[in-house]
Order: sequence, then C-alpha cells, then structure tokens
Amino acid sequence: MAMPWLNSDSSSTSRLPRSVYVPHLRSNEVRPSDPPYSSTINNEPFSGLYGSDRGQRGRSGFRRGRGGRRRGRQRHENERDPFDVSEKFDDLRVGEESRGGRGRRGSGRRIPGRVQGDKKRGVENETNPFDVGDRFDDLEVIDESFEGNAANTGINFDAYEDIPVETSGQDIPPAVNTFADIDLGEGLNENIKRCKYVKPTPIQRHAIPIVVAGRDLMACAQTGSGKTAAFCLPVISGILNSRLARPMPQHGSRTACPVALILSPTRELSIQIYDEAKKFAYQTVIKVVVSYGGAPMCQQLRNLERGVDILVATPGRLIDMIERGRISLNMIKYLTLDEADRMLDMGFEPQIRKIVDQMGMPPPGARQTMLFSATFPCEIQKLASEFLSNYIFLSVGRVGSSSDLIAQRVEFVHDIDKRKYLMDVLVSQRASGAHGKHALTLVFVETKRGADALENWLSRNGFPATAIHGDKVQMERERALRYFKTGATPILVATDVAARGLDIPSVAHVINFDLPRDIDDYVHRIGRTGRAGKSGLATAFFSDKNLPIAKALVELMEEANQDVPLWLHDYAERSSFGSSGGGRRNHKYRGGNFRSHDFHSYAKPTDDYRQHSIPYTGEDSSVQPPFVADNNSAAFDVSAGANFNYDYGSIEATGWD
DNA sequence: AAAAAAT
Repeated sequence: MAMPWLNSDSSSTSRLPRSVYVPHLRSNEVRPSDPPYSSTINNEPFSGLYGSDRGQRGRSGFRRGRGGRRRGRQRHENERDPFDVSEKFDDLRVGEESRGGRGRRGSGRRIPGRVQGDKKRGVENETNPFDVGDRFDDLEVIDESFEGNAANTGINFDAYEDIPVETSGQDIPPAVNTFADIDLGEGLNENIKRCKYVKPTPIQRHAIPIVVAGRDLMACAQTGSGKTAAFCLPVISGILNSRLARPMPQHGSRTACPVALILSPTRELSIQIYDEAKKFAYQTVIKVVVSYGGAPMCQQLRNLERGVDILVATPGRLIDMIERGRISLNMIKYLTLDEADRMLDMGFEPQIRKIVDQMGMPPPGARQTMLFSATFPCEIQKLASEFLSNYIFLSVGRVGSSSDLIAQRVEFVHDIDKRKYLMDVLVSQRASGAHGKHALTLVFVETKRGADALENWLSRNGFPATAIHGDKVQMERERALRYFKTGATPILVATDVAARGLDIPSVAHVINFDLPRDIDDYVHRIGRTGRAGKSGLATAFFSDKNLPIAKALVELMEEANQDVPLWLHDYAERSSFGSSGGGRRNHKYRGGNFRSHDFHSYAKPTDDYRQHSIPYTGEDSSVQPPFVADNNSAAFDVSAGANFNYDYGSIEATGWD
C-alpha cells in the first residue's frame, strides 16, 4: 500500500539534493566484500552463528550479520555509523530497527527531546518512525529547492478533481474535504502533519468518514492512493476515542488481545503496513505489532507481551500464534483485509475463514470489518460480503499511480527470445540514460525458478539484479527488496510475491517478462510503477502461451486509453471463441461486468509513444521501431542494444529456463 | 497452472 505523500524513507530521497543521496556509492563503499548481485545465503559471513535452522535465522540474526559485515566486525548493535547514508534510506531497516530491542534506543537518541520527553505510558522506548524526515527537516535548503506542496508529497492533486467515485449502501456518511473536517484527535493531526500530508486523497475523503461512523466497508482504490492511511487513521482514532486501548499492561497474561487486526497476503506487505501504522500511532498510547512467518517467533512474541492494540499479520503465523495461545481475537473490534480479493482467493480463503470464523473473533456486526483492494472480482465480492454487515461499497477512480500515468506497451516476443529482448531493453535504458540513477526496473516472471535463473543470467551479463520469491529465506527476500529500493541493485526480478501493495517509489519500468494468467495480477504488477504522481512505463512480453489473457489485456488497455497493437487484437479475437474460451480462471470475467464498479474506464487519454505493430521475432531487431517513453522518461531505442556483446552462450550452456 | 502463507 503506497503512501506517496508520506515522508517515508524512500520517497524522502526525492527531496534531497543529489549530492546528499548517493546510495550506489555508499552501499558499494561500505560493503566492499558484498557482491551486490548475489543473494545466496552463503555470503552471509556470520550465518553460522545462528544455527543450522534457517527458519531461526531471521531478522535479528540478519541485522547482526549485516552490521558486522558493514563495519568489519561483529555484534555491535548499539553502534551505528552516523554517516551511513545508505541505511537512512533503507525502508525495511526502519522496521527491523524498531523490532529489535537494542537498536531502537540508539535510533531514538537521534531525536533528543522528543522521545525522551514523553512520559506517556508505553511511549518511553518508542522509535521515531519519522526518523529520516525529521533529520532533514532541519535543512531548510531542501524545502526551498522544491516548489509547492505537490512536489513534496508527490501527489498530483489536480488529478483528483475529476475522480469518479461510486458508493452504494445505506446511510452513507458524506465525504470530507480536509482532515480538519473529521476530528481525528490531536495526536493524529500532529502525525498527519509529520507525514507532510495536508490534504486527504479521494479514498481517504470517502473512506475515513465511513470507518469513523463505525460502518463496514468494501473499498476499491488503486494502490498508491492512500489506502493504508484510509483504514489506519480512523482505526487508531476510534481506539483512542472509545478507550479501547489496553486498560492495563498485561502483566501475568501471556495472551495478547489486540483490538484491531490487519491481514495482508505477503510478509513484506505486512512489514510495510506496520511501518506506516507506526507513523500514524507515533506518540499515542496505541501499540502496533507485526507478526509474520519466516522470522524467529521469539522477538515477535516479546513485542506482543509488551502490549498490542493493532496487530499486522500474515495469516499463517497468526494462526500459529493463536493456536499456541499467545494471541486471542476475542477483543477484536476492527478487522481489515488488505488486498482483500487476494486474501479471499482460493489459496488464502480457508485460512481467512478459519481466522474469522473459528478462532474467537467477534462476528460481523460485533466487529467492524474493512476490505480494501485495487481489484475486486465479482465472485470475490460475493464471497467477501459474508464477512461484512450492512456494508458500504466504495470505489474510487485511479489516481496518480494508475493506468493513465502508466504507458502500457505489449511486445510479441517468443519465449526463446525473451532474454535477448530484455537485454536489448536494459542496454537501451542504460545507454540513453533514460532511467536516472534512482530509476528502478522491476521484472516479473512466472516461476520462482525462473526468477533465480533470470537474476543469475542478468548478473552474469553485467546487470545488477537481485531476485525475490517465496523460496528464498525471509532474510534474502528482505535484503533483495532493500538493495532494490536503495538502488544498490536497480533491477529486481520477482514473482507475484512482489506484485501487490509494495510501495517502491522509484520504479520507472515494470517489465512483464512473463505475463500473468490473471489480468488482475497484471493490474497489480504494473501498479508498482507510475506511483506518487510520476509517470511510469510497463512493458509486457507477450508470447504464444499468453493467448488466454489476450482478451482481458486488450480490454484493460482500451479502458486505459492505451494503444493496442493490431496483432494483439487478433489474439484477443482468437481467445474469445473456441472451447478454450479464456481458460478456467476466466470464469469470473465471463458474463462480464465484474468491473461493473468500473474505475478503469476513467483514465485520461495518454499520449506520445508509438506502438509496435510488428511482432518481435528475435531474428532481426531492426524490425523493431524505436519506442519512445512518455513524458518523464527519455527515449529508449531498443535497436541500440543490437551491438551489445552479451553472453548468449549461457542460454544454452546452463539450461536455465 | 503459479504463487503466497506456519514449522
């Protein structure tokens, strides 16, 4: 879930003079022995310290290992290099820090008078989640170097004027125009200010009054439009107002009883939501805790024992902890499912059903339930309504991060030619400087194995890439994401684990090396770029086997006023009749109108890039016309890569595929 | 058919 206006670690980099933020230099400098392209666990110098059980070598172990490597010695958690710029922009590190008992105090010291001066219960040891922002607020020159609020927040508020909003349900509370219109309370107002956020986004304008009014909600809004705040702010406010906050520290009891639960489908997304929620809850009595798999349970349990009001979690670890009696859902008053359609999809639905129906959670009506996603297929909506009571449906058009700001391009590329074509694209980007040093390229592939293979191949051919997928240990996943975010490895190869919710502000180009089978996955994937009001580019490699998605893809692109290549129209027609008719997943689109609450069709016309109508065969790259990226990017010339001498041989030699 | 999510 993106919070582009937030002064989150990464987005704040855009506010800095370039001379200040040089992640490449810093990270290379401070980690000389650390090959940036490698993500094998064997490169952890101290991995042996944490036992042979990989599952036990989680966050805290990783931190120690990293710290030791960075400074060339081990286990000095309290020591931090004040000049280590790369760390300041490390989004995940903030979360790690605040979850690690010892590191947090060191971090808190950087803001004298704020943390220490606060005597409120439960706030004494609080890490300042606004760490980076507060540090640089002192540098007046930075603020002066940007014009207007839009530049600071990264949100194009003008784009909000025409946003279509659709609501249905009984007694819908009216939207508000400012945060002042809803009294969220002094503490929250202060935190909203700290977030540099002055004006609510449309989803917030509509959703916050609904949640404040105590109503259940099913909300569709593009990621990047502020959904996290839309559910966090009213929940925090509600807990504070109704004195639902823990009346006593839970001495004696080892069972944590959160009043709010936020579930998300991936660990990294839970971490991100946790980091955002911490900002909104800063210096209030509200305690936020995150728990997810792949990391040692002990630290998470310790955090729970210190008290929890809002729990952010992935389903598996949550169920585990409930069954161990460490968490009780009896006190839940607020339940939020982020990426709700995914959470209720085949793979997750049994777990969610178990959590909601069989683990002591109050029933609909006795709790407040909020479902959020950018996509909400009709079938899933039907299923989702079982979890809701007298709910309001809310759909807000796409803003900032949506398809009207993302130039979508589809190339026909045979599977065998994909690597060569990808290399051409990357070489062209590099040659033309189209993607500045902060610009990142996110490459989606179909399988975990394919992700490893492509990462390996790119690295061998001189492109700094890491990969993230579910077969990597959690430490590697978070490291890959961190290296990507900081620009240490500006290419990330990913499976769908990274498709949803992750807010990585500088992604300039999303490449669907393999197209997903589900058009909704495509929507979420390309939504990783074009965020925060910036334009983005999404390139898809379409091959024979993508026939089943052709029709939905054409429809989506047309709704977004994208130019559709003629050959793709042909594929779409072919896929629309015949017995295969779109494959089994497409049942939910059949009979149409799962987009009855349609926000795609409101995209504004876009502009100035030329579409390809000639399928790329890999035989002769000169048949490819050069393509021109949209306004914010310089031109790429694909054919410019034709002379680049890369390692074709490894394609056959290694048998990667 | 793949991916994700507990150990």
